[in-house]
Amino acid sequence: MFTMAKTYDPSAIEDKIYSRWEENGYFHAEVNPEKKPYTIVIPPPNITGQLHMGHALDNTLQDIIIRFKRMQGFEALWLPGTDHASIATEAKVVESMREEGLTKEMLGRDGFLKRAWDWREKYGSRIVSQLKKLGSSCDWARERFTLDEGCSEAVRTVFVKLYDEDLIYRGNRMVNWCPHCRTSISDAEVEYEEQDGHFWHLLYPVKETGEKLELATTRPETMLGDTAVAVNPADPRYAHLHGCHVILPLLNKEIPIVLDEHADMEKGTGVVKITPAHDPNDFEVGNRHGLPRVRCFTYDGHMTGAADVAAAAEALKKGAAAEGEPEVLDCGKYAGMTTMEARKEIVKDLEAAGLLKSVEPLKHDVGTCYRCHSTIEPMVSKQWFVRMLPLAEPAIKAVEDGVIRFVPERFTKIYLNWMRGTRDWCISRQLWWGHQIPAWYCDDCGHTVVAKEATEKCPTCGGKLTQDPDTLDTWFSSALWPFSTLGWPEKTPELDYFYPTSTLVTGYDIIGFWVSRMIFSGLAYTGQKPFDTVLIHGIVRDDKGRKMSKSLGNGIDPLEVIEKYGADALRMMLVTGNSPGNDMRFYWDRVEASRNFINKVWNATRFMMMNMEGVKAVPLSEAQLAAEDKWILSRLNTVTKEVTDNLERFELGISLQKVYDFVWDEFCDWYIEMVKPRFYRSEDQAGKEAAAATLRFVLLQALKLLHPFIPFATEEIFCSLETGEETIMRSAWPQYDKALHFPEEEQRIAWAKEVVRAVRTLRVDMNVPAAKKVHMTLVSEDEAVRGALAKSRAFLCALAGAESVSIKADKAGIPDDAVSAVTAACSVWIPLNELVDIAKEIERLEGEVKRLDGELARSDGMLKNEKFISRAPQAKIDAEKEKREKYAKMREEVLTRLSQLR
RNA sequence: GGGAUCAUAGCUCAGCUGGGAGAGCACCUGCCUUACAAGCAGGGGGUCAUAGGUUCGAGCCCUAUUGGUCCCACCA
Repeated sequence: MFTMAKTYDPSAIEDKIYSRWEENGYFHAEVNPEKKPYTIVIPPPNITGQLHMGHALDNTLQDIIIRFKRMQGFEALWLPGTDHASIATEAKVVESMREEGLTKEMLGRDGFLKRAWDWREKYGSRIVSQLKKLGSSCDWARERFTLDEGCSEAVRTVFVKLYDEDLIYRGNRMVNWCPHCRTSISDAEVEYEEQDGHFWHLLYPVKETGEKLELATTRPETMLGDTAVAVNPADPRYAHLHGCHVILPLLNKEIPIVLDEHADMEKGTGVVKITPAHDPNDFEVGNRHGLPRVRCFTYDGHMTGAADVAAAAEALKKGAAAEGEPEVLDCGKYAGMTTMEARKEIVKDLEAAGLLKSVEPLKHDVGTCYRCHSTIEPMVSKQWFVRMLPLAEPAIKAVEDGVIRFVPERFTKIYLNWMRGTRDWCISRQLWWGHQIPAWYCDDCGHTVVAKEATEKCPTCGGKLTQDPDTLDTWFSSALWPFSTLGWPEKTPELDYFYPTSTLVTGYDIIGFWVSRMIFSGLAYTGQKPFDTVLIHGIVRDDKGRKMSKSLGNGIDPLEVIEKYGADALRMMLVTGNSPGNDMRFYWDRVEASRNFINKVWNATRFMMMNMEGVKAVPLSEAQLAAEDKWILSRLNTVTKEVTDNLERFELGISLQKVYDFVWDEFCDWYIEMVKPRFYRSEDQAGKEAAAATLRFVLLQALKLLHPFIPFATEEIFCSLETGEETIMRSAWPQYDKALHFPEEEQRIAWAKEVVRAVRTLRVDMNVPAAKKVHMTLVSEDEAVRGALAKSRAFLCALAGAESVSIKADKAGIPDDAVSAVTAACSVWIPLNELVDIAKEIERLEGEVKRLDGELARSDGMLKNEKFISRAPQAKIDAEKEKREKYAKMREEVLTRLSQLR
């Protein structure tokens, strides 16, 4: 007995289907020389993360592509995993410890790491289970983690290799320091935000002449670290001061006036204070002039004091390389203040000394930490760097030469700009959660050993070696992800077969962080590109176009959407109307529309199942196909080709749109309606068999075309159709088939459709009740047209609401007062007296007159009101007059029509 | 300062190599027609930002302008 619910209910089905897929190993890919590989590596979500709309979009796109390729017969691997996310995770763990009153220092490194791993055990799988909810067909048997043994091995291998090739170095250089996270971060991790600030104009007395040099700064607290002021050598205003000195206020310290191009004559007074330890430009100036570096900030955002001076001296004694190490200042009365407190005090003291000329408000961009948004403090600090120039070159060339392709193409330029402008990459982080840097320093002689495994003693002096406490930037390991996950540096069969990967899918926001680093890493370490194509997508915004964010509280939880409408509806919403690289907005309306479509497919299936009962199943090839059967098959054939082409070009939105239109418009609204008379009002068994066979074939093919987009519903339906195959996701992708190309039938049905549309419009125009049957006559001189229409008679009647259709070569015998419509193929005639139930129409029109009389009365009431005329805005008055005219005219027309009918 | 991108129906957006202006939602009218009211049928609504140019032909290509968004760099 046939049973199918009236509406599709995803909640009851999705989890069950997913489990079955997973248990049957349908997601699994193996090295298989019989097939061509197709590989996608997942952008590993952070273990701290919860599934958000960005993930949902990113992973839906990947899943669509990998399911498509799998059905096309590729050995399709979607390799999943997670990222240890050094800063983010460490912050979370520290936070959870604080609730227990614990700090990192109290637990020590090992204790802390144990807690971090515990945390990962507890939460790391959360995001994975959420990805499963979405339907992601990842090969979970191959799931990886950036901190697992294999990835760590890859990291150490790369580090040592780069060090040996002098592409990694350690040195005292200017870095971006986050005082909150207490670590250095890379240039890419700095986000600039416009903030309100001030320009303080300070006066520095010149020692030799006694005059006061005016200069401006946005950060007066850095003045304690000034070791020079600079003027432009070509600046005539200061020519007389060449070789002179200024007395640094508050410290009464003599510092030189240096000549440097960095001082811009056009800006301000043309005089710049130079703080080599706390400003990137000044750092460069300091290098050019051999200026001392004086550090006056601590690493946690306070002013340095005696204790810091002592600590620095202690560190130096230990033998660590001192080259470029800044000298530490005892800031005296300012020591221990936060930099902000010190700013206030210093400004106050300068003012008291008469050395503050003026203060002006200023909007300027301030660098902030991309994780915690604290203001970045540029600091000279000893860190590890990757030398980018030699690595960037091949990475630029690979994209320029089209070896790696961006979709859409415009991101090529974004990438190249980033790559060409990139500076050396600061990779060391003052964190514990991550890959500890494989470098050891001799406690006695300071010798550095870089190696994959620890050694006991200093090879130079035999002293004790201590490993660098720092860890590597999270992105250092992510950069290796496309090959570390396949076993590199081992020469595994997987690496050989699945690498280079095929397509990388990610958002434009991490091109610099991640994509570019994978490209240069892949080229440098494996000698091959990491992937062929980079498919870039935008971000999902809220319905007002704002970014979804925690602080705004405007985020939509994908899991909530899945719960309410199903994963398929969410996925579909995320691809419809979206084109690569563009942002999109989230609308519940669109989720609902998607859900409705899925339900439509469900009900088309119900229709078929109901009508196939008792009808002999015959193969399509043996069925006696009617013109409409061939038409829909031919249309399906074309759509199959188009949809496939669009998918190949990553035009997922267009692709889905085409199947959507085909299924809803052509298959459901036309074909199913055309076929109903055969099932309901005919005893023609062969005709029913042909209709059933066509329905089944078209539906199955359409399900396959839809499967990458809405995997759950299509699987559920597919499995209920008893195809002999156990899953749609491993079935073969539909192919264009020349034998199913029927241009003649496409033309014939196009004629018939046009006739139906013309009659329907006519009926509505003439107010014919839907239930009223008419007699219609079709006139065409063309015998072929008449023949075609005659064959379509049954469904023409059904769809046009006709009792009979006569088909003639000329209009002889058609009453003069018949109404007609003209289509491309023929003219359509319907006797006027049949169109209208006159009594009913008169009744309706009388009602219409009454309504219009009411409107006119209302309008007149306003227009005859003197106060309205004199006080209301003219536009309002005009609008009302216009309305009145319109109603009056409509009333005239209705009255005319009424008199005609009477 | 450099670059990218957008401007198409009331709203949100598609429109793929230049050739008949589209979808969803909203709106109006009529229908509970034996798959589906999460539906069916019909309908209104657009100077494709502006001004030039190329072309037989421009929403699409070129130039300029206006307005919006974003990225990068710099800002003592």
